Amino acid sequence: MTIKDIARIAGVSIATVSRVVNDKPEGVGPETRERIKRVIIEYDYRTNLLAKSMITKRTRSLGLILPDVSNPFFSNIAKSVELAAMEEGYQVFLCNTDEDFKREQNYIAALRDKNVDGLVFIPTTRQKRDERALRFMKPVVLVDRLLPGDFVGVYTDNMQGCAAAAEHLIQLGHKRIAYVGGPVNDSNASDRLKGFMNACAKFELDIPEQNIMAGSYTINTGLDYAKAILRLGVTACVCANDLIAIGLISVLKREGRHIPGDISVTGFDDSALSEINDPPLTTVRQPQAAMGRMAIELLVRMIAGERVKSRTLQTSLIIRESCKST
Amino acid sequence: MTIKDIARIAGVSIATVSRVVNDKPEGVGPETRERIKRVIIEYDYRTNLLAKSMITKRTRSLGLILPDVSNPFFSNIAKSVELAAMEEGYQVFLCNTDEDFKREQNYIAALRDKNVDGLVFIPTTRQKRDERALRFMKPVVLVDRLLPGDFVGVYTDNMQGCAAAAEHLIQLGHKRIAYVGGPVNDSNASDRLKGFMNACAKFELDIPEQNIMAGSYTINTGLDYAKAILRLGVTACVCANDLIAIGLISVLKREGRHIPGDISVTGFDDSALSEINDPPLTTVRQPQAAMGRMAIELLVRMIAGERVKSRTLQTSLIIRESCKST
DNA sequence: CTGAAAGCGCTAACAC
DNA sequence: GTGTTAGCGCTTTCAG
Repeated sequence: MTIKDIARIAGVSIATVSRVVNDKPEGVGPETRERIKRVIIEYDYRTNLLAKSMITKRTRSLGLILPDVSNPFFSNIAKSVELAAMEEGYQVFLCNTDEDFKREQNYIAALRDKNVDGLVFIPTTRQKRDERALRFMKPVVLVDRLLPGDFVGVYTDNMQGCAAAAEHLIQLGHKRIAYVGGPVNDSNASDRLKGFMNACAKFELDIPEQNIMAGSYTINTGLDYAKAILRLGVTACVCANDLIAIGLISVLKREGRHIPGDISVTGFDDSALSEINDPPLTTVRQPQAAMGRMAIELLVRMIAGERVKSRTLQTSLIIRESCKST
Repeated sequence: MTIKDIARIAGVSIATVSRVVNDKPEGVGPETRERIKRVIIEYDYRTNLLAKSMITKRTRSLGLILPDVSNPFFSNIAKSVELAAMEEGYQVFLCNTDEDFKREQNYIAALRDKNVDGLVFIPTTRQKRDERALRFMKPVVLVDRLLPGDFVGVYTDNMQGCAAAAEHLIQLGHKRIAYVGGPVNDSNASDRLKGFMNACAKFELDIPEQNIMAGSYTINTGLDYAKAILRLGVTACVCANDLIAIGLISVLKREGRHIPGDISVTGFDDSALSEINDPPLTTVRQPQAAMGRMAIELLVRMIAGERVKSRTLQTSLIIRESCKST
């Protein structure tokens, strides 16, 4: 069933069929319109989007590039991106980079070839990047992670978030606090560390250098640094995300420590895990659903030709049961 | 840059350019081929996939419909589906149904309109279904959940898996065992229940009816039934998935019970959560990555016109620390 | 070995 | 209000 068939059956020209298919208000008499509509329904005609896109230069497809959908933080974003996109009439291509720059570049090229109308992009963290591949890309909205250059993005206030966690601990009376952070070359990691240090400085707390650790945003990082935390003899630890906190806590418990009795721990993200954890994790909430929705909102407006500015969403401290006063 | 431009610049016809772009071995002299290749690279020509697809009737796009990417079980599948698809040269459209039949039907239509070459489909669980929407769909591979009719799918042996969990508990000496299951109209849920009952029957264990509970595959179900489990006074509980087990355990612990000291609990899935849990969860592992990979393997073969048969993958009992002998 | 030309299904001027 | 027509960029016969 093509537009031609419908035209023939309805006894009109393809132009007229096109007009009613695309709901153009003028150019078709109400009677003809009804007749064509009936034929379309009867023969279950669906317009060929490939042909249409070829002319309109728009596909109503978007790309979503992220490190790993099986990471709960990103999967929450993915879910809301997809939902918001659907509500705007877009379908989204999912691309997992696995933090591999090469794969990321391949995806950018592949999405360009697919003629996507825009891209929601959570780049891999990497020292030396090269944004040339994005040059020919349609509108791009970054999420969560910065990129050098003037990109539009949706970020959260990492510094303030981590500062809030640290202040919470300090106000609970903690003086010896450790920090387990993310990758050294990740802007979010350094913002969070900065937030932590700022809060400590504000309360004139001196944090020895060896209390600051850098790893990756994984459970393993938490596992790995647990022994070091124990050796340090701190009473509290700020973690750069929930995964790290959860890994850390699990080893601490196994070593006979009580959380928060012996050591208080904070996370970051407020992923599904933090509520389930034992004890439920006090953490800094990033509004993941809002981030995804906002990314699509900005992207859709960019596609429409509007100029938009980046957004920084606020974090909020979620107090559960992993911290207590000294 | 179109094929026309390249042809003009290289001083050949578009047919010849097409031949080298598509690596057709014959029909172009080695010299001409080289010259054209150079022009293609110099001008960074990329063929327009829309135009190409229009003729070839293939888009190298696939659909992936699932209930919820933010559920770790599905996100693991999504990740491996996407990876395997990429390796085969396909991009995949992500669609979350949220267990909503209406949305699912809309997605099927949308994907058809997008001319996807195939679909990986995890249907919503629902009493009355209507598979008409799939009639015009290209090859479909079901994953995890059955559908009436002769569909190709990748499943796991739910019955055997749950039986293994029950047997494990029985061999540990448990006699009073409860079961918290999934939705009543879900075939996996009923298979798991069947496996549980079979194992009990095999060891001539009589399970009173009130020990069998049905809910959904969520943490809340675990939370909700915890009190009932306590009232029952059982020494062990088999849960239809990890989420249920985790919810259950969290309430049990809060009520002062020791796991596995007072009550042993098993899960199902072996999602990332089960390892993190306190105590680490003894669970039935579903090979999620293998399921995704297999789905794409079957789908790609179907697209190539091959006839393929459904697969049932084996589960395996992962013994951790949530069960102990009476 | 290479080119001309038809046509995929549709939109968008432009006629009438 | 409706039809004709020229493409969109490409693959694919079919000639030469």
